[in-house]
Amino acid sequence: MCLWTSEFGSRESADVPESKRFAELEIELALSLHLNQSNFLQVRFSRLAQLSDHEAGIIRMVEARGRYTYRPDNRILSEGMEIRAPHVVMSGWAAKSRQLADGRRQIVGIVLPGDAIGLCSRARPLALTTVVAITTVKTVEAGELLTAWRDPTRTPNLAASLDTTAAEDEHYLFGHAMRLGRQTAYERIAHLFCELEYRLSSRGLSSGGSFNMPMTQETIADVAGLSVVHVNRTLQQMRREGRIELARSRLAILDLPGLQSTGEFVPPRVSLPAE
Amino acid sequence: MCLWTSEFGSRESADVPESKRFAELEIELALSLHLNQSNFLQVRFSRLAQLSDHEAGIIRMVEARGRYTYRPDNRILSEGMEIRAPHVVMSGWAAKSRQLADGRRQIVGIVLPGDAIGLCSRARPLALTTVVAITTVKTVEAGELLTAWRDPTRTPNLAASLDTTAAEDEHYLFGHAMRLGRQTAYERIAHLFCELEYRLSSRGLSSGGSFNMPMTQETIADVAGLSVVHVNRTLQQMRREGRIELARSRLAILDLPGLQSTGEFVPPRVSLPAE
DNA sequence: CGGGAGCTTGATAGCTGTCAATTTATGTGG
DNA sequence: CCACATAAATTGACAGCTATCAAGCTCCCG
Repeated sequence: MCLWTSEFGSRESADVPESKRFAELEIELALSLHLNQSNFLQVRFSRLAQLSDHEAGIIRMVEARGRYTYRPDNRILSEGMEIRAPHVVMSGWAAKSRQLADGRRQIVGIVLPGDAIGLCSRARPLALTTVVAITTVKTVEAGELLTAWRDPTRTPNLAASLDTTAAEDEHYLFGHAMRLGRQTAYERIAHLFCELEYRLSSRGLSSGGSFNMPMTQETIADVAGLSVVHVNRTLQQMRREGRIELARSRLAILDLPGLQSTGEFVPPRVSLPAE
Repeated sequence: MCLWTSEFGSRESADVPESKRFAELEIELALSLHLNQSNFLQVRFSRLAQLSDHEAGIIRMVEARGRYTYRPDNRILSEGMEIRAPHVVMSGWAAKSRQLADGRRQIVGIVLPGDAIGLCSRARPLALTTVVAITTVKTVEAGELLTAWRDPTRTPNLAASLDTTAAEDEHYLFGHAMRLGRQTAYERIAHLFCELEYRLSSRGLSSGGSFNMPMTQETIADVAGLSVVHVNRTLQQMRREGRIELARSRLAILDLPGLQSTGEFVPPRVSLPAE
C-alpha cells in the first residue's frame, strides 16, 4: 500500500503563471521541432482507421503543438476538478487513481502514450479520477478531437476511432475489475502484463513481447491491489519460471502465450468490421 | 465463488420465434396498459434534466412500448455478441459480469431499473460484458435514446442526461475497482450498499435507506469479490452492530451515515451545473 | 408436505499483508 | 571515477483476513 503524500512538485506548462508557461511552451515547441519530429499520433490513428486528408491534417496539427510536461508524481488531473480541455499523451506513462482517507491507493487505469486524458463529451466535465504522472509525461492539447467526436459529419473516421478507443478503455476497465475481484496475485500480474504488452504493441512501443515498463513494484502493487512485498515475490516466481525478465524498467515477456493463458487475457473486440 | 452453469432458460420476447414473441408482446403491452400505467421513465428523466415537450414525448413513447421479459439467470446480452438495439430496464435487476474458464465469476456492475443496456454510439457494437437477469427483468427497446444522444440538435437536454448517466456509470465502475482492490470485506459491502441506496433513491425506489434488494448472498459475493461464506459473516456482523436489517430481499440501512463513512462512499459529481 | 435453493455455522487451510532489516540500484556532487 | 544519499528491490518471520470444506438449518414454492 502506498501512503500517498500529495506532493505536486513543479508542474511545467500547465497550471503555472502565463508568462512562464509561454516561455516553456516555446522551449518545448523548439525541442519538438528539432528532436520530436514525431509522427507518433499520425501512426497511431492511421492504425485505428483510414483517415481522410482533412482528418489527417487535424492530427498533424495537434501533434505539432507545444508539449505540456509533467514530472513524476505530478497531477495531470485531480478528481472533482473541472476539466479544461482534452489532452493526448505524447510520451510517458500516467495512472488514473483513487485513494482512501487512510492513504490506500488504487490505480484504476494506466494511461499510455497515445491515450487521451480528459476527453469526454459532457458539458463542464469534472474529473472522475486523479491522473498522476508515473514518468515524465508530455501531452498536447487536443480540443479538436472532442469537436471531431461530438460532430462527426466532417470527421467520421476520426470519430469512429475515438468510439473504438473509448470502448476499448471500457473493456480494459471491466477486465481490471475482473482481475481485482477474482484472480490470484499471480494471475493479476500476468493479466496486467499481457494487457500492457497488447496495448503498447499496437502503438509500436513493444516488440517481441519486450517493452519499457517504468512502473515500480509499488506502482504495480497499486494497480493489482496487492502489497509491494507480494508483488516482489510474485515477480520473482515468474522470473524463476523463465516467463519474464524484468530489470531496469524493461520487461521482457518470454512466454507470452503462457502468461496470456494463466492470466486469461482477452484482447478487446468492441465492434464488428463495417460491412 | 459461483460455478456458473450457462443455462439460458426460457427467454421471453427476445430471441424467441417471431410468432411467440409477438403474442407475448401483446400480452405484455396489455398488462402494461392496465397495470403498468407507469411513468417511471418520465420521472427518471425529468429528474435528470428539464425536458422539452419533444423530448418528453420521446420518453413517453418509449415507455408505452411492449416489454421484453427475462427470467432470472437469463442472458440479456452475451459478451462478444452484437448489440442489436439499446434497451432500458423498466423493472428488475441485472448484473454485468465476466467469468473465468474455471467458473469464477465477477460482476462488474449492477443494472437497476431506469438503466440502459447496450446504449453505445459506435457502429456495429459488440457487448463488452455478459448481462444476466438477477430477478425477472422487463425492458423496452429505446433506439430513440441512441438517436437523441448521437444527434443532440433537437434533443439537447436528453443528450445531456445521457452524458450524465454514462459518466455516473463510469464513476461507479471506478469505485468498484477501488472497492475490489483496496477495501476490506466489510468496507466493500458497506460501499456497495451505499451505492445501491444512492442510485435507487434518486429513482424513487428507496425511502429512508430501505429498499428491495433482490440479490442472494452468492450474488453479493460475485459483486464484492468475496466468498459466500464470508459475505454471510460480514452481513451478520453488520446486523449485530445494528447498522442494517436484511431479510426477505429487503435491505434497511439503519445507519446510512455510518456505512457511508466506513465504506467511504462518494456520490458521483460528474459535471458542474450549466452556468 | 416434500424438495431445493438459500442461509448459517464450525473447523481448517492458505494466500496475502505487515513489519523490519538488508541488499541492490540509481543518481548526484566532488 | 568514486563517495554518498536516496529510492527501489529483496528477504525472513509472523499475523490475519478470507477461502474452502462440510454439515445443518430455514424458507419458499409447487
